[in-house]
Amino acid sequence: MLFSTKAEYGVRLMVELGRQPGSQPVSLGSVAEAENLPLSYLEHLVAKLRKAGLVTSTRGAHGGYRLAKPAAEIRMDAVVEALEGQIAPMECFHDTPEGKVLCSHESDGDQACSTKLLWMRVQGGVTKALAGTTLAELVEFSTKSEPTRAAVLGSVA
Amino acid sequence: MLFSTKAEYGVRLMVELGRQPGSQPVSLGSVAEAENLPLSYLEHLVAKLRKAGLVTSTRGAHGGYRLAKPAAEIRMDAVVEALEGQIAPMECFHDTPEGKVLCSHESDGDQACSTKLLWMRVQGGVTKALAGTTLAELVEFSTKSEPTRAAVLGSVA
DNA sequence: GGCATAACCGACCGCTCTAGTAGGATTTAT
DNA sequence: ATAAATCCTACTAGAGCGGTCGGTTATGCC
Repeated sequence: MLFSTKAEYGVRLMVELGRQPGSQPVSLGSVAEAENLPLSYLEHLVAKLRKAGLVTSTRGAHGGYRLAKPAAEIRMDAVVEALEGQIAPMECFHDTPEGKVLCSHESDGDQACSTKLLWMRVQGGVTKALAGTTLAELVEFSTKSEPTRAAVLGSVA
Repeated sequence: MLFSTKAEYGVRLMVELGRQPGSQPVSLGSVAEAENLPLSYLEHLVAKLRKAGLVTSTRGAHGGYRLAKPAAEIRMDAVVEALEGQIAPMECFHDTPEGKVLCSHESDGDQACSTKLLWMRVQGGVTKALAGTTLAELVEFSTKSEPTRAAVLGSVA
């Protein structure tokens, strides 16, 4: 499995928030019930989303969570990365602050790492798919009962 | 991490086999030494590659492993899948024998799974990257000391 | 035949991460 | 005051990862 249920649950949570029309907060309890997920586990996940600035919270009675931005401005790479941590295909991959990709095997001897080409392509494919999908798309997709094949292939082709 | 070191080690092993010019088998011991990897762990990995029909073995003295096919005909999706198991972005994804993708959440109620669109795109990106890369490319890439940026983006763009 | 070499096989083991559970503290509308 | 909700920390069972180890079988070479 590429991702764990943390991403699955967290994305469902985000979609649920995106579905709400008004600007009043939604309690985690109602999300948990709607999606049939354990409330106490969702608490951990929503904490990550909040720290990443993707949702805002209001405490106390009638409190809950809201999207921090319009759903159309939330890219799914940010959501998944908040939940799962940095998305790299392999342990030896590290993003440097300057935006370059480092492979830790390259330091021992200066010859190119034989696997780097492959993992670069994989990472490219994944980030392209995630960054090219917005929360708004998922919200709209989930409300239709019969998704079209064109929609699925949309931002990949 | 999307993949574990099983894929990393296994791919390195395959590249090492692909580098050999003749058709005489290479012992695992020499591969382990060349790549600085634990021999006994490589045994487990090469067993998976053999069961997947990607390498052939000859036992006894002067025995070892060879690629079962020319490197240009070995696609990396087969290699990674042999090592890591079926490549699905999420637990609830299952490939049916007919080639369709099932999401186990879709059975409870007939409404579309809110996350399916996203994971479909991710899986598409990954399989495209893996299936679009051959072992021969990695072999050639690893022998050059200075890989070009064009080569990296080659089959993804 | 005997020996070295190497593939093969299964059991085991410490570690980290996952998927939760539990219990409490704090904030706020009514 | 009370109920509803977020927030926070600690804990746990289980699974998978990254090996290690010991032993068995097959084969070339002298």
